[in-house]
Amino acid sequence: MGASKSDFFTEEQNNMANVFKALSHPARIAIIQYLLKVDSCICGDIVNELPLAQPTISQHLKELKNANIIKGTIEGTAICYCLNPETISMFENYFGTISKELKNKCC
Amino acid sequence: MGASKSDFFTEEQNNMANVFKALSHPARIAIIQYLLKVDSCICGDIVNELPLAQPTISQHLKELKNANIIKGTIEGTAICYCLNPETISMFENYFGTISKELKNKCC
DNA sequence: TTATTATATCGTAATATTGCAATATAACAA
DNA sequence: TTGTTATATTGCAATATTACGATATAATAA
Repeated sequence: MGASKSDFFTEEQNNMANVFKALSHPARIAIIQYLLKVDSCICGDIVNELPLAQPTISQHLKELKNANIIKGTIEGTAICYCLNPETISMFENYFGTISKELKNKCC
Repeated sequence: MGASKSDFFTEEQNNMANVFKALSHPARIAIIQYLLKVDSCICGDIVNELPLAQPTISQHLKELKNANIIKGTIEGTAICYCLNPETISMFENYFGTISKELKNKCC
């Protein structure tokens, strides 16, 4: 058989895996870096910035949005995307908590 | 065509995407949680803990090890695995840095 | 030596992801 | 209305991941 036995794992484990999956592609990391670089929010400038076609960028943005890593605000014809500070904080907390629990527990 | 145009992205972008890819499966999240739960280090107990066959667990451990998320120490016949605090700290820093840069930049 | 225990690798089927051309949708302008 | 601009969706080919049986490897014990 193959791929994914997510029924056997907890909802939390599946959720965390899905959020990390949204970060597991260089194009999506590049989109995050670009959203950080430009002070204000962006829409289809990303298409001009990255070496990928418009439908591909749109798909990557959708995955980042589904994972709550970015937010999209409608501005006339365009959609203004930006990073979601809450999700970034969630990640920081996740690893901060693990870090604290980890003291003196490594072999 | 399909899948992955990693040549067009920076080494850093590809590296970060690869490390997150190692976290993008519920079994690997479960392994991390288990390594956190048991105070001392573990080896093939993970096979008894998770609903996956031994070769599958071995493969997941390999991916976590390649991403430097866990370390393996040979102990006789067994191999003792544990989380790598340095990589966990790296993650904490990564999101901490983004968090700081993010102030007042969201739409 | 052979047997046992623990883990890794190979091969392959099932499934998921990626990228894009073509097309659709939505908001606005003329 | 038609045209333009911006973004999303569909369909599909190329590729990557996942899971596991079978098998290999490595360390130790008898």
